[in-house]
Amino acid sequence: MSRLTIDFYKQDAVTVAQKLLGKILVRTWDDGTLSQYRITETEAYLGEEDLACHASKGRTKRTDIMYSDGGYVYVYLIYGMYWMLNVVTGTENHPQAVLIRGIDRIVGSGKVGRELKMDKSFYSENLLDSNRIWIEDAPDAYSFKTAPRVGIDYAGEEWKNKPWRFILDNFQLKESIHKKE
DNA sequence: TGCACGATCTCG
DNA sequence: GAGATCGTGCAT
Repeated sequence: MSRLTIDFYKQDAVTVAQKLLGKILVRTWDDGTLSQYRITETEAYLGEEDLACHASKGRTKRTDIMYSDGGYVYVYLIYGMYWMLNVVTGTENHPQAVLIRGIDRIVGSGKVGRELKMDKSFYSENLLDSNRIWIEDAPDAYSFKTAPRVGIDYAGEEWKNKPWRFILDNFQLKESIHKKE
């Protein structure tokens, strides 16, 4: 297998979010071992006009990496304890990113960051040449579901209803597994 | 300089 | 249903 190239990441976030389903996320560890995970769920955040995208606040120290060409890692700390893993997409000055919400049995963006031991040091990591995290090619997903993005009620009607959450088929949602009430 | 809140999860 | 826990953006 081979790494995804710059051309892949330069596509828009919605396209990349769909095409990342089924791709192989690789993480190496300090002891020399390596883990591979199939990407099962993603969400697209597209540009300054997308009120759910952090870049809607403009270019800041936090969102800076999203303004570069695709192929970089964008991580940020949420609720003071979870590092969220994102892949920067698109071209320079067009801030976009894809949030990795699920990998294999790990369902949930917070749990993905914990599993992969993400932290601040991964901010702006280059997926094209990093030796500790990258993504390898695999056939496009046979089929997937779409849904509204999670946890962005503040984004207003237009944006909060965009079907920009993508879920690989044959992977049950956590919500349906642990259904309560 | 301070404050409210968040692309979440876990436990009860 | 609430707490954990802290960086960020924006008000003061």
